[in-house]
Amino acid sequence: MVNKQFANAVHIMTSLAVLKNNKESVHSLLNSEQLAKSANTNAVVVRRLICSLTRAGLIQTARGKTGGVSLLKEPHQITLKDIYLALELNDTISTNDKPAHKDCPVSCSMHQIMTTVSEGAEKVLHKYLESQKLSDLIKKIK
Amino acid sequence: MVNKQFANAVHIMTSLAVLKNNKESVHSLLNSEQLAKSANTNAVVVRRLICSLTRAGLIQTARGKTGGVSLLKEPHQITLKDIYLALELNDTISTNDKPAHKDCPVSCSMHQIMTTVSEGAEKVLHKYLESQKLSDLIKKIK
DNA sequence: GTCAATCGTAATTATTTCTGATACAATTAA
DNA sequence: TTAATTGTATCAGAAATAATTACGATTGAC
Repeated sequence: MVNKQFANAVHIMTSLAVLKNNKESVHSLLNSEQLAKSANTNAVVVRRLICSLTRAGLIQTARGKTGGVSLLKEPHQITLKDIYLALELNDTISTNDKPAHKDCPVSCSMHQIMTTVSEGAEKVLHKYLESQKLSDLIKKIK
Repeated sequence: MVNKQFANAVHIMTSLAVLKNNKESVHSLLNSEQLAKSANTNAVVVRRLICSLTRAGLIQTARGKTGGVSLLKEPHQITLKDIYLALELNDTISTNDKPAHKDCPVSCSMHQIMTTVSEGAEKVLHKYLESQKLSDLIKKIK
């Protein structure tokens, strides 16, 4: 995977989970600027990810002054699969979508073969990500 | 994964496997032009993949006139993991390699956390690909 | 009611990665 | 000697991603 979307999304969710678990914290929200600083990226990049995570029902946002983001569930109720699916990324193994040569049996069967392989890979990846809870990740902080 | 390298490499290997299994075939070699036609791509793209597959010991090439490519092993001895590793692609889940903010615990721990996640994902992906033999794939042709 | 800070989103540019294409030296069978 | 092939280099083009700027809509604080 070339893109860093998943890494940044996990970073955001981890930050929110740490905040939620910290009983001493006065503020229960983080804004996109703070999250961007932590992940060393741009606030708009963060907000785009926030939109996806909101649509997936993992977080909620408050607009206006004193606005920001917070988790909707407890960290032990959220897995990396939830985050991964929220981003609606392309499959990790892609098929070749070019037209096949009709006089070549391999060419004609290849798309179906690779689709099956891709789906199988996606399935085991999801299963693995589902085993990784956000509550486990934040135990590794500091 | 955005790129089509893996799909094209599987296509090449499948073509070679079919040829090897076809006892009636006069020629035991395919050249980059024929493979490119079948995969609907460029001959140089094919040759680049061929180089990787050769380095990995999966195929052998013959240069000069009447040159071409052939499998070095039997189709049941080759798995998709062999092909995947031959290409030396980036991990499917990438870490964020930007410098961390030293005053942010999440930022400081994130790279290690994502590295662990990435390695775990790679492990299950390899295991899955290892279960897919080239001999199984060619049964689905035509 | 006004102001300031925030999200949500569009638009644009820059960066990176991959693909396609041309070219050519080295190789090798005919 | 010739013709066809691999192995590479190089460059242009395409596609995806990231970064940036901008601005309307929203909303708490004053």
